Amino acid sequence: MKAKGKGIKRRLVADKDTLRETPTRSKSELAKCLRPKERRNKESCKAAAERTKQSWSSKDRHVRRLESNERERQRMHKLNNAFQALREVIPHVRAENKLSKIETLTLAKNYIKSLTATILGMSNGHLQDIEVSGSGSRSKLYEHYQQQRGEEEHEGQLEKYSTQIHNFRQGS
DNA sequence: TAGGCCATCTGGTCCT
DNA sequence: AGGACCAGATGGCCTA
Repeated sequence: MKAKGKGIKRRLVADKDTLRETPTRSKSELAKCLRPKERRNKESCKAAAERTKQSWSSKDRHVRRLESNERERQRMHKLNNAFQALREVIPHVRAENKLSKIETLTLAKNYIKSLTATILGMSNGHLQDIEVSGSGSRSKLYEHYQQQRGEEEHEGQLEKYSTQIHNFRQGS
């Protein structure tokens, strides 16, 4: 796919002067209003939320928003780190072309499936006879594989994965 | 220039 | 109460 040189861009993080003054209200107040167990009528909830809102100075709201934004950024960074870690364990060829998120997930799924198929193939069908001692249950791997086969019976996983790798080689 | 991908902001909802 | 999670909106960067 594409190599992305996302260097400079990105809106300046929390530009305090330009942060929008959006109408905010107490999240917890609103949440209480909408939860099924809470049988409060909407009007009283609105009023309560409004009171909370008014009790916050605009500076308070601003600070809370900035803190919330920061937490969300950190959360997304952690998510992206996890994506990167996943990219690094999936064999693919064009290392200079970073996989997109959707490509990473799709490739990982097919890679796992192909590995599972390979393991089962190497075991030559013996896995299904393996009993976990004492439990009498069959191999979890085998059970899982059977379950997956039920959903996608005729797909050659290894072939599918190879095709996908090939497509990346082509720079699709 | 259009379309894909992404980071960030935001408000609603859920969870502890 | 407050943090985590989620999805929609927005706008920048890049490639074809």
